[in-house]
Amino acid sequence: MELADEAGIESVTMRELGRRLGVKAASLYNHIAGKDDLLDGLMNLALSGIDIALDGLDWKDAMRRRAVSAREVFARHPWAAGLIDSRDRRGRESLAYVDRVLGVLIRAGFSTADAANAFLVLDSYIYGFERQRPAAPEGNGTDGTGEAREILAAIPEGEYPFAARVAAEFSGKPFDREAAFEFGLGLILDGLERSLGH
Amino acid sequence: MELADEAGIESVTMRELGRRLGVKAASLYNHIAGKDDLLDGLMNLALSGIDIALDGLDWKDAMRRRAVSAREVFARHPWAAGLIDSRDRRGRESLAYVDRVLGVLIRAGFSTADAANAFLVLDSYIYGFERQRPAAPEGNGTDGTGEAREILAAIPEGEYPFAARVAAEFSGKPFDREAAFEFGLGLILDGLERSLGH
DNA sequence: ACCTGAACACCGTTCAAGT
DNA sequence: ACCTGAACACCGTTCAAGT
Repeated sequence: MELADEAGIESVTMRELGRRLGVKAASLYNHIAGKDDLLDGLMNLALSGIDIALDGLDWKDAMRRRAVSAREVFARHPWAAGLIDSRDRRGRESLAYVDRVLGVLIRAGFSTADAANAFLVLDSYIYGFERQRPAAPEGNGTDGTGEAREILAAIPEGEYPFAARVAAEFSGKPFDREAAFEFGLGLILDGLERSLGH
Repeated sequence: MELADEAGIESVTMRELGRRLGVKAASLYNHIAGKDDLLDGLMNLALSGIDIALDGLDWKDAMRRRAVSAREVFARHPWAAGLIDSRDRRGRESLAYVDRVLGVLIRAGFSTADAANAFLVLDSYIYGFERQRPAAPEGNGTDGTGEAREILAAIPEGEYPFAARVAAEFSGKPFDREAAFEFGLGLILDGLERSLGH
């Protein structure tokens, strides 16, 4: 996890990990089954950081807390979203996660099928939002103005007027990703609430 | 693109592509700058398959058509969603795409900033939904009942009751992914419409 | 019980040498 | 103008041999 956080998930190789641990890559096979096992462990570690102690909360608050908690995990571990939704979700950690979320929704009055739907829609958005990040070359934690300026500079004079307008706007004023996330999350939660009453 | 569709994006290597073309990997460098260039081309090819001839349509219909068109591309090219949102979006094809979408939203009355927000929220969902696919080992195009049965079988007796309930439900009855997609898309579009009137 | 060296079958990329 | 062979610095994984 340290290696992934510091050097990026693409640097998590058996050989590099061995180097960090002062050991040859082949030695790792005494402790894990292979690279897949390693990535599964990494996924579970990230997943366990998402708050699913949601009891006693209104279902909307519970889903909101889960989403915010996921975003905190993504902030610490930028590789987490990609890993979580590219891998099998049949481990115990994944099942526990799925069970808690479905439990909240079903107890709130969603039918089994509707709860599955709501879960899929919510997670599509939560994980999808993270990956919509425009692979910032300056690293994360920026306010996006530098990137907006780059894009603006890359647009040929007079072409793509709407893209240029948006790039110009956010060259001057920072883009608030968290506000955008919560705006979209609110739309979905409100819609789900309306669908709950049929 | 043929190679990616038939053998998966992970099989798209310079060496394998050379093999298919009856040529050594090194020869490819006479035609493209490198693997990055190859993947950019692949992304643009996929992107150009998404319908953005949206003129004359109501903004909601336009966004719906775009979403449906994207899903058709994903059905043909399962690697497309992952490639598109993992790569730089500064090429001409990407800019054209972004410009058309923003144009529809801005002309519909969204402010520059609100249009950027709406775009991000929509694409997070559209691309995110695709990647939420539970890497089906049986290949795609299944109705999910086989997978639901596998998950059900993997759940220890008496544990994860809600997950078990959902898995049981969809062991018998197919899960309609497209319906779920459109349900979520509708929630977001309705929410955006409401936000348009403030 | 754990580590190592060596090997195998892979990667992307460069570059001098060929036609 | 294009292709090739050979090389370099990488991958994941296996396995006999060491301690």
